[in-house]
Parts: sequence; C-alpha cells; structure tokens
Amino acid sequence: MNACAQCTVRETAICSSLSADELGALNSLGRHQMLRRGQTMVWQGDESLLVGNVIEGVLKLSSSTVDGREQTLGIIFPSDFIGRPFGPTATHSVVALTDAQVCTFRRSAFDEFAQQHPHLEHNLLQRTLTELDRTRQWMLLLGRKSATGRVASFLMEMANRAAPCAGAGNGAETIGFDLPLGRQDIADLLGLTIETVSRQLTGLRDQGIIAIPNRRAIEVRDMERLEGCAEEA
Amino acid sequence: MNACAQCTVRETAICSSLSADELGALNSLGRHQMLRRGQTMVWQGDESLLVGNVIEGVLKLSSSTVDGREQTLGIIFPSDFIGRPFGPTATHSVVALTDAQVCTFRRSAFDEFAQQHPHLEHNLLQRTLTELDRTRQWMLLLGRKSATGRVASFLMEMANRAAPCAGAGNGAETIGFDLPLGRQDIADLLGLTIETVSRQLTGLRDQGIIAIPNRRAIEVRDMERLEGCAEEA
DNA sequence: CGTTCAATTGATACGGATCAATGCAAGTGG
DNA sequence: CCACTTGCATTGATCCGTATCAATTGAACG
Repeated sequence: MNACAQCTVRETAICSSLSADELGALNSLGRHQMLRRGQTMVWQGDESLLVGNVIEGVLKLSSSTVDGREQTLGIIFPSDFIGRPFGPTATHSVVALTDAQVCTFRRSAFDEFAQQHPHLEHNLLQRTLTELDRTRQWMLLLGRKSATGRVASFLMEMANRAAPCAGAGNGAETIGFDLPLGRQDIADLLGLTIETVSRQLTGLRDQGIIAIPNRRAIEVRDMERLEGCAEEA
Repeated sequence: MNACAQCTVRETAICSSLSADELGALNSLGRHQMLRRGQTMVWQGDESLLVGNVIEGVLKLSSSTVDGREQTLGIIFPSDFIGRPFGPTATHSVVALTDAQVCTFRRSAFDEFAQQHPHLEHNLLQRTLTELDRTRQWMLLLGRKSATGRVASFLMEMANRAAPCAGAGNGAETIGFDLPLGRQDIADLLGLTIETVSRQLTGLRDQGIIAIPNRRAIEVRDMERLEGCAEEA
C-alpha cells in the first residue's frame, strides 16, 4: 500500500515531479510524523539529518542571535519543502506553529534518491529559486519599510498564502483568514516588538482597512488602501 | 578555440561540474561582456533574458521600493552565478559596483542546456541553497541587529569574501582589504543611511578596532572585538 | 469566580533618520 | 601651477518612530 496515493499534497509538493513507480520508491524511504504546536523539528546548528514535506499545518523557520533575540526567516505551508539537503548542518530551526503533519526522509537517503532523479532535483531547484526570491523580498521589507508597511505587507502575504476561510458571505470583497501565528510570532517575523505589531493592527482597524473579529482572525475590508500602506516608507 | 580554457573561474563557477566536451557546448552558447562601474546589467521587473557567471569584478543585486528607496539584496563576487533561470521575469536588478567581466547566456538557451545536464543543475541547486542560507543570515541582521552590529558584520563578511590585499607587512594579525562599495552602497546593503554608516565606522576607528587608511580601504586591527560588536543587539 | 496567558494600551527613552553644514580629494580649465 | 568645480565622506543638531517598561484589559478554562 502506498501512503502517497491519498496524500493531500501529492500534486503540489516536490512529489509531483515523480512517476507512480518513483513515488513508490521515495515513499519507502519516508515516514509520517505528527508535530504538536510549539514542537521543534530541527534545531539550528544541529547536524542536518532530516528533510521533508509539509502535509498539513504551518511551521516557521527561525534563527536566534547569540543574545537570544529571535528572527523568523520564513513561514512554511503545506506542500512546502523543509530542511537543508546536500549539506552537513541545519542552518536554521524549524518549529511548528500549529499542530502539523510532515513526511520526513533521512537526509542521506533523500540526497541519494534526488541525485538519481533529475526531475526531482529540477523541481527542488525551482522551489529554492522561488524561495530565494521571496526571502529577498522580505529583506527589502526588513531593511526599508516602516512598521505599518511591514504589518500591511504581512497581511497581504497571508491573505495570498493562507487558505482563505469563508468571509461574511455577502457581496463585499472582504477577504478573511485565520492567522496561524500569535502576535509574538508576527513580531519575530517582521523584526518588530509585540507591542508595535499590536498598535499597527489596531491602527489599521481604526482606519477601517481591516477588521479583527477575534485575536486569531483578520478580515481585509479595503485591499487597495492596505496595498497603499504596504508600500509606505 | 575554447575561451573557457583560460578562464580564471573555470574551476569555481558552475562550469566546474562539466566535462571538457560539455563545456565546449556551453561555451558556444555564451558570450563575454564587459560592464562599466555603475552599469546596470539586469533591470528589476524586466523580462528575464540573461543569466551568467561573474568572471571579474564585483556586482550588487538590488531592489527598490515604489517610493524609490533602495535595498541591496546581495553582493556578487567572481565565480558567482547571476540571474533568474527557469522564470519569466527578473525579480531584482544587477548593477556593477566595479568594472566587471561576465560570461552571459540567453536564458532560454541556458535553461534548455541545464535540463540536459543534471550535474550542472545539481551544482546550481547547491549554490542556490547556499545563497538562500546566506540571504537568511542577512535577514537576521536586518531584523535584529543594531547599526554597530550591522557594520561590524558587514566588515567581517567582506574580510572573508573580498580578496585580501597585503597588510602592513609586519607580524601584526591585521587584515586589510579594499571596499568595492561606496558608503551609499554599504548603507543600502545594511538598511541604514550613509550618515549612520559613516558614524559607525569612525566609532570603530576611534575604539582602535579598525583603521581607515583611505575611504576605500579598511584594516581590521582587532578581529575579536569586531566579532563582539557584530553580535550586538 | 478566580486563574492564567495573550493582547492591548499608556508613558517614556533612545537609536537612527533627517536636515544642514563642512571637509577632503580628484579632476578641469585657465 | 593654482583657482574652481564636483562628488563623496564626515560631522553636528534636531526630530521622529519604535523599543522599552509598566499597567490594564480580555478571553479561555478549571
């Protein structure tokens, strides 16, 4: 029996570049793993032993300075690839933001398999290039944008990447979604403090650009003005 | 005749993953190009038409916000790869910081060639993964470090990556190098202003950690204390 | 109803941006 | 060879945005 057959990310993860036979071979190398919210899957600086795909849930990639301040380097959604293949050490930590399900491989086994399957490597290269572009976009944000700009950009990214949950239902072009991160996580991602994030959110709310039904949910009420904020100096 | 035979980066650029025959084939697709200091090779947002290798000189990768503020996303040294293969648009600009010599390929031709040579793609994947790690390290810097920490980190990175030029010569463990960037470029890279960069440099000088023989050169006099500064909040 | 934990709100301090002036070296033309 | 220009870099004074410190509110849960 092949666990991949009913996998929800079968067509969107790197696996999509494999034939049924190849998939079977890869499947025999991997195993499923559940992660609880808050659980760390990979530790920064550890030997790189695992790589894998996210099947369900949201994780973060993060790194800490010597004095303990944390910076989140990226958010990882279902069908994204995790880990550092072809290298001895994990350069960053991976932590589950929600309960999550991942499909993991021993790095050495994955590396070997990948080298024998150029299509897989090509897919991985494409993903890595895209991720590099995305990361550089965040660099621009961290280097040059104001707190408002950062929060607005973040909300737009989430509106695009997080699975939208049904809005108010009427004809309005409202976009609603749940935040998989708490305020502290957002602050770590944007290079701000929790207080500043909070103030910016209430600021956007008071301007009527967004609504905050509850602490985990966001509704974008005026996407155009939000875009305007996202470009702020 | 094969221009690659006497190429100075033959063994360190992506070309190192190719046999002599393959190299000949790739060579027939490429052409050499000279760039003057300040010249832009790729424009952010343009159709991605070119990729290539840096043979000589230093370039920067940069992106601008809508209101014109610029952020440098990376520095590109000889044997580094330039451009965005496998994608229709260039997401960032590439500008020469010094006079430079690059070896360019039409993207479509390169893409096709790469897909037929898994070794080359593997090498490119490795490079991209390394570059992604490096970029994320800069994210940590931009998000969480003070001005002093940023400048110190920058100097350390340059001390490692730029070709060292002979120090004072005596037994001191002084490390000297030339900056390929002006103050404005440094500011753009670190997400600071030119004034702040200047103040931090003179600060480090006044503490005796570095010396500034002239505006383009730096001598690190106390690497340990510089490391200390680099970790500053 | 009290406990707990996260988020919000308020008051203040500080770091870096901004605005403005000066300094310094490399051309340029008389 | 020397005045003049030009383009960076440095230095100074002030302002503003975000961090920091501290208190309050609000929701989830026993």
